[in-house]
Amino acid sequence: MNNRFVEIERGTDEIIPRDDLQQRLQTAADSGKSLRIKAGFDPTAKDLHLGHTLLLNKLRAFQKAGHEAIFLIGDFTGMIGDPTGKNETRKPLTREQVEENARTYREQVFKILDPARTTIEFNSRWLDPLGAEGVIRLAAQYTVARMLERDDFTKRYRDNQPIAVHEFLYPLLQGYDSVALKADVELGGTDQKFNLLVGRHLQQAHGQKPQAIITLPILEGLDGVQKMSKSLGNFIALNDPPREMFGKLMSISDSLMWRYFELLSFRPLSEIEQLRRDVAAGANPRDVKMALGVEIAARFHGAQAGEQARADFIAQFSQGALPQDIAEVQITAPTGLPIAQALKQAGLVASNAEGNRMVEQKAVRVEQQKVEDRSLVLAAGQSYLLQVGPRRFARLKILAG
RNA sequence: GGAGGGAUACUCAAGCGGCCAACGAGGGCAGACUGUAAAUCUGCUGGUUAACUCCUACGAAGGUUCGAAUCCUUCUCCCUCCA
Repeated sequence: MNNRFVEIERGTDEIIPRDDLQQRLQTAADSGKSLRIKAGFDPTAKDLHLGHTLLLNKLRAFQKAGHEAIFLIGDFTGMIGDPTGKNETRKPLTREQVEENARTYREQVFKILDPARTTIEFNSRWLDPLGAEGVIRLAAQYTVARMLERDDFTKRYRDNQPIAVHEFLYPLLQGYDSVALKADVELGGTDQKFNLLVGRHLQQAHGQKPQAIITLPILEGLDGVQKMSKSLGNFIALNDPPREMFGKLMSISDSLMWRYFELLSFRPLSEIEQLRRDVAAGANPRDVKMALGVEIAARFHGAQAGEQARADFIAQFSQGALPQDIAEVQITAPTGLPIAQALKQAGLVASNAEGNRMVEQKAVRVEQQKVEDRSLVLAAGQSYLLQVGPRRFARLKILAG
């Protein structure tokens, strides 16, 4: 039991109230009844990424202890747009977008969760029937002053940023989810703390025992500064191919690497400490980073793919080999193509102007030879290996007719 | 409802009749150096054209002018104060 709590506590930011959770786990173990662990996800993007896995891994830890995970897709609240952590109102999603995204979530969560102990829920199931009357009743259970206590509301109010009234509804509806699900525990990022607490309040107001809440750190994206998110483009998706996962991990900074070890790795903490000592003693951080890359790539694609990703990476970037998966593009151009247009046709640059810029910056290679002259014309009837910068490759076949 | 302030490229932010495809910073991309790290230095960061050129862009629509991001009118949105 104690061990189990240690496992649940690892990597968490806060557990509120801690005693209560321990108590519940104990009671559950004694009685053989499982707890209902809720974590909500906004279907704002198509793909789940490593940032989501902190929550998923924690759900998994509860499952291992015999509890029931509720993977809640906020299809209703997604249409409101959660303002948490944003400095501006988020655009609401259409129902079609929400459904599309929810579908891909469903496909991806079981890379981590145990299907036998998972319930997937959509909050439109109880929020749709709630109706205006129900919403008003709900809104009566919370005050404006307390609502304004939420960090981002406080801040935006102070900075004269707009706060739309409907944004107040978000925490209420999310809290109501806990009521509808009779959640025992809710997990969320640290930026969700306020919303999670509202859930406790509302459960109490509805005569339920308030859920325990667990907040988990927010994973920084590849830039090491901002929260990992699809819209910022600083993410590693669960769907990314192993080579891409590995490459992205190799591009993070050394300091971020330790953060990732801490939050993403399943290695024992003692082992991570040892790696730190090794690096402090002169080991190349790059090699440690590779170990992380292998671990993560292997987690989602299998051990072999993880090792292969490392081998490919070394071949390509340490030994200058070409990548294996160069895209091939065919185009018909009887008179041949100026280099900039060729790059554009091959999908390596967004416009001819950018292609020319790349040539000027000596970033372009044809058949591995650096292009010095933007007036270069690629003749028809041949196939060319094109490269822009260190990682953009394509093979372009120019047909004469 | 009244009074005032504001809206500029991915973001912040200058510009206030021509020298503006628009200073500067951040971000991004590329080059050098490296370990696809950090730091540093350099360049680029609307589109079209082989090029000259042309086109689109300063919240929206009109107008004044040889000429507007800059002036005028109307509209939309945001903020502040008063009610």
